[in-house]
Amino acid sequence: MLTSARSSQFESRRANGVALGEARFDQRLAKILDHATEVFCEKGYEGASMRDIARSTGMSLAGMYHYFGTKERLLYLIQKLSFGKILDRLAQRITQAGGPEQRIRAFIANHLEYFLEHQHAMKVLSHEDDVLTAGYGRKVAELKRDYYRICCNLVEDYKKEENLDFDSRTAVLALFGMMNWIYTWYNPRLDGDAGRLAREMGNIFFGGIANCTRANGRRRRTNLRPHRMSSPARRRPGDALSFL
Amino acid sequence: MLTSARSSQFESRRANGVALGEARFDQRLAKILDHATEVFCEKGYEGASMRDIARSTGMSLAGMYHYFGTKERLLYLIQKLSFGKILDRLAQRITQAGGPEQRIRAFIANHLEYFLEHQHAMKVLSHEDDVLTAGYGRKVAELKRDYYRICCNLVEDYKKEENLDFDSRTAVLALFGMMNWIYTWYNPRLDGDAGRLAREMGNIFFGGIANCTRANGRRRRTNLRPHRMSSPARRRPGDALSFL
DNA sequence: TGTACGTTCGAACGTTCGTTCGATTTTTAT
DNA sequence: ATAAAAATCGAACGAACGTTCGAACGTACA
Repeated sequence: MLTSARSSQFESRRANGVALGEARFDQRLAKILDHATEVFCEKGYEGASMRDIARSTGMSLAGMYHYFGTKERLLYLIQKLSFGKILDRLAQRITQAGGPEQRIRAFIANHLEYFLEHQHAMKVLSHEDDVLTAGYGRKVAELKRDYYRICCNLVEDYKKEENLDFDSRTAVLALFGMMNWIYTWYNPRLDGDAGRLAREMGNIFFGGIANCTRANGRRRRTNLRPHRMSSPARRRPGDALSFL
Repeated sequence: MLTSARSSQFESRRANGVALGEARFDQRLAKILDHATEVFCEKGYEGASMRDIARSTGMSLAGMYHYFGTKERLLYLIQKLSFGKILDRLAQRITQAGGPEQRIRAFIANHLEYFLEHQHAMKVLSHEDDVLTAGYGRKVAELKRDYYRICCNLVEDYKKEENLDFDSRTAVLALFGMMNWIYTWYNPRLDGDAGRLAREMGNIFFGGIANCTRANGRRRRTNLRPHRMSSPARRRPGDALSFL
């Protein structure tokens, strides 16, 4: 069972093998991964058959299996590779950003850029979140937790610097929701590019957490409640210190 | 083909039939829908087999088919019923809310309450969004578009009243992202109840769009570098009480 | 040229899938 | 009580599933 499928670049490196054969193997595997990503994206993991993928790649069914072994491992390789690339790009990008706010904005921009550049892969990553079992599932879950932690730490830094007080968990998860849900609605004609969306979502995020000072708790925004006749100060139930 | 599966309450009403038989039919169908919802939630639509659902209901495979006809129609009935209930509850709730902001907050609260009360159904609704084909898919898509439009209109009202200027589409879709992504992370122990999440997400949403005045465009938030430690930290219970 | 190995594929394996059929049992109406 | 209708189920259908096998092919190095 599974006589081949070495998948050198992703799992283990052959003892002292000639790099030429390896490169070719990796290249072909990458091509299969691309086609499989598209098929998984369109039909879902369970809904896609290995024959669909074989047809898409132009290879034979059995020929493909030489490269990855099982369907589940195929999905694992796609998810691991995609997430790896995101994390790599993030590492580059985040170091060259200025303060805490800029680092969070860099995180958002990186996420959305990669998301829109690799929509198929990211839909597979988001949508087929819980199909991997046992070892594979655990490895991908670790990557995701790391990614979440990075964002949480950035937010914690920002909180300290700005002296804000809010629940990081809810804020970060809300941010991830905004960003990841995009695959259900993005339309380049209506929604612009990743930069614009990153700016908008960043604005919502920073605006949303801006009014929670450490000492005061959340406050009503102070600005321009238009001229409307002075109704009695509307306090929001449960919210401290809401005025005008 | 499909000799039975009348599904009276959902599709059409029998000519003058005695309501007794109908009630029983609907009741049994509802029970099947419940079990199917749970199985679809756990294994996904394509990953779940009709035999899984039969086992869950305790009925025989063929006996079940009497009630819904096909697997696809089973999913359709689940989605239509769930969405119908959300819309009904929303209609009640939204009328008894005060101004535009309160109506949007009511929308958010209604969504999250229903979401957390019926997590399985809502995951199926969110996750199996594009598996229905042709007629079924169109009908559910219409419901979703209506729902989206309602929210958009509420936001437009709010924009006018507050004299704000921002892109409703992006804001509303970001809001839906925050709310719908919840099924991937919600943990009642860490995240509190629907009311708290609705308050938090509402705050993020309103804070996020608050600084866009019609005349000025977005501007950097002007406010309040906090007067720190003017008073001992006053934290509302349930608000900002979990870390990372 | 020989040989060892990586690669490819047609064909098939056993299993599970959604669905249907015919018969039987249960409920309803007369 | 009896006929009609609804509900239920065991068994099976053909199709599609993921995977494997063994033979053929290509290529690299002795």
